[in-house]
Amino acid sequence: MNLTEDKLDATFAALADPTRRAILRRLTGGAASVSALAEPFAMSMPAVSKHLRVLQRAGLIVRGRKAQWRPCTLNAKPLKQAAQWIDQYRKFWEESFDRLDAYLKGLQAKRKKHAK
Amino acid sequence: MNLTEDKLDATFAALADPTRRAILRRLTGGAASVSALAEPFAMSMPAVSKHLRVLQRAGLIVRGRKAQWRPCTLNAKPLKQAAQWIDQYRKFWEESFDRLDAYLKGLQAKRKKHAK
DNA sequence: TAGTTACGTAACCGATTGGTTTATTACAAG
DNA sequence: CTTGTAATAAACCAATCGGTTACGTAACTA
Repeated sequence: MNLTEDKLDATFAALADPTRRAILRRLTGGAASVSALAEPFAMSMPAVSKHLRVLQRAGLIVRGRKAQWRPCTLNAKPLKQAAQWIDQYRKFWEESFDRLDAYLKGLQAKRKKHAK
Repeated sequence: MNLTEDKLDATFAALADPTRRAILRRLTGGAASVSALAEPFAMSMPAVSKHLRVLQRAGLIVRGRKAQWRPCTLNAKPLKQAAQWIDQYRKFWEESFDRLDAYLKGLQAKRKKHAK
C-alpha cells in the first residue's frame, strides 16, 4: 500500500469540485459552521454536509463541536504534498523546457518549409 | 462562465487518478505511444485510451500522429495554474500560521487546565 | 491482396458522485 | 416538557467513472 499516493488521490479529488474549493477559500478567513458555509450556495445543507465529509476524509478540514454547531477549520497540510507533487513538473512549464514547446516549434519549422 | 475554474476542475480531476499521474510521470521522459504507455499497467488498452482522453481534455497531453502510432506529449502548462491555486494556501501550511495549529494549541491549553 | 499492428469507438457493467427530500439526533431556550 | 435550530442519516435518483469485451479502421508489411 502506498499511503502518499492514496492521500494524493483524495486531495486532488477533493479539489476537483468548485464548491469544495470555494469552501476552503472561505475557511481561510477562519472557522465556520456548516450553515454559514452553506449560505452562499444554491444547494441544500445535506449537499454541503457531503462536501464537507469529502474535505474531511482528505484531511483538508477538521470538525469541532460547539453545542449544536460543528465548526469547520481549515487544515492546509495535505496541500503541501499536492504542491510538492506538482512541483516535479515546474521545469516543464517554465522557460523553453516544455516538451510541447519543442513539438510545436517542430511543427512550425515544418510549416515554414512547406510555405517556401 | 469562468474558464479558469472549469480548467481547475478538469486539471484536479485528471490528477486524482494514480494511473493518470503515472502516465504523466512517464511522459516527462519524452513522448510515447499508447501501447508503450499501457505496458506497465494491468489493464486493457481501451482503458488507457480513456485515461488519455481525460488527460487530453484537461490539456495535460497533446496527441500527435506518426503512421499508426499516436504519440502522446506532455503539456505541463495547466499544472502551472493548479500550482498557483494551491500556492494561495502556502502560508496556512507553513510556520505556525496554520489555523489547525491554533485550534489544537487551544485544545491543549484547555486539557492542561483540566489536568490541574 | 491478405494479414498484422496500433489505436479508437460502442455498448455494457458495477461503483461512485453530487444532488434531492424526508426523517432523526443533539442541544438550547422558553 | 415542548419547541426551534443545527446538523447528520437514510433513501433515492440521474450522471459520471473506471473498467471490460467486441468490433471498426487506418496504416504498414509480406
